[in-house]
Amino acid sequence: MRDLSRASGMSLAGLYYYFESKERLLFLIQKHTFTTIVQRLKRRLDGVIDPERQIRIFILNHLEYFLANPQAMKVLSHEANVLKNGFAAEVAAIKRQYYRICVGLLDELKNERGLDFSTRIAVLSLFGMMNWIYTWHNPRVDADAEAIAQEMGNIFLCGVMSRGRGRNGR
Amino acid sequence: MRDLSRASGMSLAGLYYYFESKERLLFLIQKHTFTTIVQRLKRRLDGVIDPERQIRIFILNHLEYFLANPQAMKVLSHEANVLKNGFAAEVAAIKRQYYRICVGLLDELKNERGLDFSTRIAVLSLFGMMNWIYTWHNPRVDADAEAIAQEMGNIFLCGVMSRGRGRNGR
DNA sequence: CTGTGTTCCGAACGAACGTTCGAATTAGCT
DNA sequence: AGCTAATTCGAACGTTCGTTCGGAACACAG
Repeated sequence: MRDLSRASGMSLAGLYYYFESKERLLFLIQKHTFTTIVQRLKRRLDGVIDPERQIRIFILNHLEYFLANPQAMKVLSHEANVLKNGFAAEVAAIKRQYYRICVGLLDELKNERGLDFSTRIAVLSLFGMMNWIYTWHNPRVDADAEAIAQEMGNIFLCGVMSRGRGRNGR
Repeated sequence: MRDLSRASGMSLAGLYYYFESKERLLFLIQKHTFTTIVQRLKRRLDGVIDPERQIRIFILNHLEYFLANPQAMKVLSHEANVLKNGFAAEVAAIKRQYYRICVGLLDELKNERGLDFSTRIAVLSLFGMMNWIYTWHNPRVDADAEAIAQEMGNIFLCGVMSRGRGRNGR
């Protein structure tokens, strides 16, 4: 809170005039962030029908937000499960919604192309690939969100689409 | 430190008889963990020549350790970059060695099969998939390390091996 | 037993933390 | 101008944290 006070130019006590507690402030930040990501995703998915394209949009949307707000995402990843009771439940609901969207897209892809893999593990692997980026991305060395989304999309989608029903690569 | 004191049954002051500071204790834990993982990996890779099999061993080795020590890996992931100066450098060196091994395996695979993708992004994506597991794995719901390594290995390897030089899935 | 070195701990220190309170300042209205 | 409500802050509160210190308790040599 003292850091926020210094960075915002408002006194420590002043912060408490606007936010009743540190926990509620973190809650508001988390809620705003995840709501924004889901909103943008829905807008971008609107009208797209090909599941593969939809998943590529999902990845791009996710990475663009992460790389546009790196410090924020670092905090959110770091402070993911410290909220208690009501706060935790409300944020978990939004995250769950986001997770379900991704599961839906992958299930569509599975049905459309007769693929065979664990949706749960595929989705959580994808989240891992994307979320881990906050630990390594260096804007002076690494490509931008679009290029990385392309590359990760290639690895993930080709990986998942090689898993047809019946004999497969191992 | 008070939590560790309670959990270990030794007094708070007693802990400081064995560990000069909290930071050095964390350093020892990190060093021990990463050294162990690298050691086991090297032993398991010994004699294996097929790059694909080597990468599958890499994944299995990583996930087995993560799922066998979930709380420890949670702490290590969470507290990854809090060490200062000398401590940070020594741990970073071990991590770098581990990272380089993975890069080496992927480059072998690339050469052997004439593939075309960014090794850096592939490796970091793989680490993301594997490391993120500490946020979601539930032993009462999810499969064991071997099954998950199989599944992640399928996604990652098929994904990476579909990226031959020339035309490709997008 | 005495002496010596190792192992352990109760009690405290100073710093940092989240939070509160009363008062000072400002803004808007009549 | 004067009054009210909204805004801001310095200074402190109680707690928790990492760490230290002096001395117990113990082990074992002579």
